[in-house]
Amino acid sequence: MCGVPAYHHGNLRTTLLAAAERSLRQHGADQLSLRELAREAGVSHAAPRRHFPDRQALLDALAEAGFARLDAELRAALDAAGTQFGPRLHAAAAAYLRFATEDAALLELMFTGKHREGAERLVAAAAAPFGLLDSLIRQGQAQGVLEPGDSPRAGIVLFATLQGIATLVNGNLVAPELLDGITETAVDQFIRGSRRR
Amino acid sequence: MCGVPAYHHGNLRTTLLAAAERSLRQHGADQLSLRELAREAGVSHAAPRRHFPDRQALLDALAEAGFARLDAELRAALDAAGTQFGPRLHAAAAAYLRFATEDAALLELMFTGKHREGAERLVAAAAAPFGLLDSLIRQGQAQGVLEPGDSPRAGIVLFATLQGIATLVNGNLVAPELLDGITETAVDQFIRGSRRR
DNA sequence: CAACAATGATGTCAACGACAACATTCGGCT
DNA sequence: AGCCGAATGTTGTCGTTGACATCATTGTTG
Repeated sequence: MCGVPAYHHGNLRTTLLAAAERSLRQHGADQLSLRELAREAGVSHAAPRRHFPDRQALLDALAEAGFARLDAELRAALDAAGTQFGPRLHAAAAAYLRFATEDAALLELMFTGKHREGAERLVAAAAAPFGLLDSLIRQGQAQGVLEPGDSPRAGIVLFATLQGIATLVNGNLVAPELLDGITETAVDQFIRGSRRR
Repeated sequence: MCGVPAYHHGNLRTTLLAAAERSLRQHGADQLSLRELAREAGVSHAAPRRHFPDRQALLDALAEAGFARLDAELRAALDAAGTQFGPRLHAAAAAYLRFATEDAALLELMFTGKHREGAERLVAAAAAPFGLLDSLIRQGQAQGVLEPGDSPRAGIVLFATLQGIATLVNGNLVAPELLDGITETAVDQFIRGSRRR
């Protein structure tokens, strides 16, 4: 544990990802520079290459980690929201929008679809949060709050709404103070529009 | 009209914008290179600088032109949709999503909010299409189809939904074949959820 | 302990955005 | 008509970046 030279960094990949996540949040994806990250980590400009063959690979890894974190945050929100469908849906929506507005650039990376890597890992990572939403909708149908039937389409519309709200707030087209109110309106409208008749 | 040297290009700014719009559509904003555009236009690498002080200025100009085009397309769709609120709303939504999915990168430029230029010109350009949506909603209220009252909030939610659908389709998270159906579902759900009770 | 894989360092290259200095053309004014 | 300044285009340069090739060090495994 001498803090001096250490040719091998130990866990450079993790360090780079953490620094990249921070830089992403502060300055956006465009400004993210592999060389800058290397400087911050105290390694040479080519060292990151061992862990991320090119810039896109780093961005893909960030997106993948983002999906994992999103999934965790959604699960935590749902766990804390009890068992009734309504409160659970509101909690999930609020948690999603908190994530989406606090990590706007990361969200863009996750959904802009400029990915590569055969989409394999990323699709798998994205499946987790999507499954969460889907099972939530099924629960609403099972509890008789939602019209049974076209679950996928309605669920997609709801998710699109949340995603769009995030885009609007992140783009300063909607004042952040309005975020919570609009989110509630959106969820209520969704429930009303899909309510069992 | 000799087609040879011509030190002055004549309307380089327009030429650059057109080339940029095409390149944007084909390769995305990240790949857009001022020098490449200059080569295509047959001018030196520094010539674009006279018209766009830096890269961001070009992107802002593209976004501004995008808002103008979006406004025109929405107006055209509305003009062709008759006078009833329902069909008009469906037509506007379809037109918006056609624009948003055919010019995904442009849409991102328009709404991502990385702008500069004091937002002055851009906000003005964006006001046109937004005003269109707002007056459409008012018409729905006037015709008794929508609950009067919180027009802004409901309108924002609807717009967010359309925006989100575009993001999902553009990110390959939703198959393009589903676009029309989902759009209809979204509009119908909005009308149902905001219907006068 | 000897290969070998994993990981990091150094050097190089082409492309790009930004900038400065200079050249040419256009337009208005006398 | 002719001059002069503004508008527009060119050439040259600089620093940064991503990508790549080559070499150095360390950790591991048979």
